[in-house]
Amino acid sequence: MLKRAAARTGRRELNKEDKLRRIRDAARKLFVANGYDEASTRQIAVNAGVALGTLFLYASNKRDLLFLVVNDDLEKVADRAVAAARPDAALIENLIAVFRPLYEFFGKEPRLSRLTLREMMFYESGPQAKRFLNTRQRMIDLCKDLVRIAQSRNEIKTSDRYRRAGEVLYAIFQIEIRKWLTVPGATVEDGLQSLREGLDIVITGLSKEPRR
Amino acid sequence: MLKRAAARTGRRELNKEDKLRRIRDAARKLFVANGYDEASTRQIAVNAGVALGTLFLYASNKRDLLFLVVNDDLEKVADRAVAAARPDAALIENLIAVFRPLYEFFGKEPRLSRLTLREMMFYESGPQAKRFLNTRQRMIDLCKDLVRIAQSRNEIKTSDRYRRAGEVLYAIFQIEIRKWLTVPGATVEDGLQSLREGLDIVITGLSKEPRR
DNA sequence: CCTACTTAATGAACATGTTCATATTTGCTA
DNA sequence: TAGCAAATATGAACATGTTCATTAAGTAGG
Repeated sequence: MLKRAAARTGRRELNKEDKLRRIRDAARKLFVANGYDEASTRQIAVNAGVALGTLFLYASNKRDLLFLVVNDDLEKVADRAVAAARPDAALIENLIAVFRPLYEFFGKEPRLSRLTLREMMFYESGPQAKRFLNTRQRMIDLCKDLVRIAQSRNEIKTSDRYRRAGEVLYAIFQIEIRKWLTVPGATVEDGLQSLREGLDIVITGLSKEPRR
Repeated sequence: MLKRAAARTGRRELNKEDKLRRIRDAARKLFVANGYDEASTRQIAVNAGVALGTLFLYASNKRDLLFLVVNDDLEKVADRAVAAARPDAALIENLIAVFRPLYEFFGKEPRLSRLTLREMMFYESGPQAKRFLNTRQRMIDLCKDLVRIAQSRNEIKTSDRYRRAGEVLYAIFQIEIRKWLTVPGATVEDGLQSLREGLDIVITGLSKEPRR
């Protein structure tokens, strides 16, 4: 009985929530301070005040521990990205406005960001993977929506390919932000300028005559 | 004296070449048979007939060992890609012909390919990294050349942006092949079809009116 | 409060990547 | 050929991610 209530207020559940919070905080602190490889799971466990084995009850492995930390931030950043879209703005301006929060976020900890971007490349298993993939899909869908909005404003060609167009635009972003993070001193504005050029090519197209 | 000659024919150099070959063969065999994580450096050392520590005289770390194996293949594949370009073919057909060898190569060992693609994302240090980056740059340059050829044939707009256009086309390939490798049963033709759609959007463009 | 049962936590043990002091081999000179 | 110096090879030792048999804590019924 009272299983529902116990699931939220029982001592067991409270302890679990508290431990998860402590683990996440300790992991974030050490990942940011020392980088991913240099932050050992033992250090994280000590800082969180739990035993080593306990970490792996809350994250299936170290990579999952990284996404336990990053997912929270990433979801907030995606919220800001969605909020940055303006129905009346030009497609290219909307795209830049939407991607800007992501550049700002990943620019804060370039070393950790590089690792995160690498690990998320083929990240499919583990409890945190689902959350991450959801967030990414939200961003791709946002791109598709921006294309559709521009279509409905008659700014760009109407076709049933807005889905793929959104994916293509997001692909440019993925490659551009990786390129940006490998150049040491590059600012957010540098990155966005380069992104703009890439997106612009997709919007303008290469061929001389539009096909439709 | 005779340093030059010794560098190719001396017993020392011959032994080194032989060991490198044995290490590379053993690593390839075990990576393909067991996958990257499951192939231990100890196994590789035993199969190559060298001591564990010797491995790390020939590769600075396990990742470098992977690229020691992959770089050879990748350079051959890049050769085939360059050879596949036809000056008289349409841009899109040239791109597909050029990327086809890469799809065939990565499709052979999907599990290992996924790992390779992940590791190469931010791969900058280590002796093998330079070789790999050269090969990638060759592919990007090839894309730029294809764009320039199409420009000179008056197929597409002339502008000084062919450099960036080549990068954008290659970006589509990078994302598409990753997507392809995450779908279990997808054939090479499936992948190339999806790639064609993506590239086609870049060539056609989204906007209604060409800017120039 | 006690007892039986379920769930969570622990850390020693294991496997693996990497390093480094030591030993071995090779090339050269006398 | 003997001896020396430089290059190369070795594997025990270390650090770290992960597992799992054992211990502790929490929950519910009597």
